[in-house]
Amino acid sequence: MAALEAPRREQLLNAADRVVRRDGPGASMNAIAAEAGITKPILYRHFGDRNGLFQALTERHTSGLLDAMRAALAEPLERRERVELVLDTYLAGIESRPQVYQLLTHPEAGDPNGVGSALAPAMRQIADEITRAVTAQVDLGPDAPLLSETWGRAITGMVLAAGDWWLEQRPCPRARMVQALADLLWGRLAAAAPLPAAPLPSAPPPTPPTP
Amino acid sequence: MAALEAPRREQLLNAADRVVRRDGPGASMNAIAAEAGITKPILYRHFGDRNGLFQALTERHTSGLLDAMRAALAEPLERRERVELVLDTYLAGIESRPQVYQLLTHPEAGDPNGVGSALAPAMRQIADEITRAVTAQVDLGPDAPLLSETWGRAITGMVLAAGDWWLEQRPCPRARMVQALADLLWGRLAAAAPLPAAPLPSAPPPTPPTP
DNA sequence: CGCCAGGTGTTACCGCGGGTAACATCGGTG
DNA sequence: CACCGATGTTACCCGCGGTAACACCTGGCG
Repeated sequence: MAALEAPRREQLLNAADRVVRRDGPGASMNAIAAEAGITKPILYRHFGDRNGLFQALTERHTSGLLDAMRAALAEPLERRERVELVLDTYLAGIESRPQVYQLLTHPEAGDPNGVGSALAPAMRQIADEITRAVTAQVDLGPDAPLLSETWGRAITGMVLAAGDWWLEQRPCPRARMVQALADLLWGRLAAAAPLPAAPLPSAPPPTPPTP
Repeated sequence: MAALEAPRREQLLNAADRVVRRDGPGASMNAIAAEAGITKPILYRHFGDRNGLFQALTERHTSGLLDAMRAALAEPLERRERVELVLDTYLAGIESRPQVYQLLTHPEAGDPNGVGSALAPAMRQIADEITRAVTAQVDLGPDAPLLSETWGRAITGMVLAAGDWWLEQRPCPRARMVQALADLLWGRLAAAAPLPAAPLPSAPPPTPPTP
């Protein structure tokens, strides 16, 4: 099966990499072929279809982030510190090469499947890693399997959305973001004091009519 | 602007709605036109382009979900109960019409945007609503603005990813899912007892081969 | 030498989807 | 009547993913 050091393949992947860095995940096969100085059929000979190319391109970058996440999850620290390390590892990753991690987190693709297709493959792998770590490290009683799997997905989605927003807006330094997210996971929302109820309507117009 | 009761427009939106319910967010303009018993140019006259149509279609369904979320966020309950109500409201929404809410949560489309474009518009509105509710109801000290905005995004992404997974796999009844997510937000991950460290490698091969 | 095999490359095409131009039709109003 | 606006059509353009068919150049092997 494949992967038996094909230098040409690497060249083509490099070209694809350049184009994706420039045009984002929506880069066209024509553009990639042109960047490589060739024409489409060669790309299709090497990668089968567009999905195959982007999969190869993705796998190239996934391992780095994934290994870092695994290492952080296995670090022998107090739990809170470990969680902060994991969060910081992810944010540092997307911060270092935004365009590349855009490809990992939002492949866009849009293949025809009945339903679902929620998390990108790379994100699914991260979710699995979190699930595994939670299962191995935390005593959650009889519901452990369901809880850890749910939490793996939930935490991944949480840090994904928060990370996207942070990258776009840069509302604070990274360390602060890590604290904010760790605080959320540590139940600070539950523990904080209530504010006196203000009888203000939260939204000016309720909603235009629905016929 | 707009919305000045254009009955024809409503008819077309109804047809589009039917097609999206059947084919999901990838529905083609041709299919929608056919369902409406007409041809493409009419659609384009009414909605400008595909994006315009789907935006109109989205706004139609957004209000329902958003109103429900607002109502849940404003319910006079103990905080934990309110959070559970909000989670349940969202999950009930996506459960009732998966294809429709697929449209709200994953518009996919693939329009040319420079960078970013993390959360779909409907999700962004939900995030704003959560932010507003947290700001109004919880005392978070001097960092309140940053925390509540971060948490709004984070919680939205969390429930989005978890909801997608739940819809796909149906691993448990809805009430259980609500409990699992509320437990996470309530710091159960932080509070649970540790397990004895098992020196097992968490992943068998660092990176599996490419089939 | 001739010949085949395989990797590299090309041009030209198909089907489909978004989007548009140009023309046809009908109902009402001055 | 002429005019106008909404409704509708056919026929087309373009770009994209994907493919067929053909051309070339190397090398090994009889």
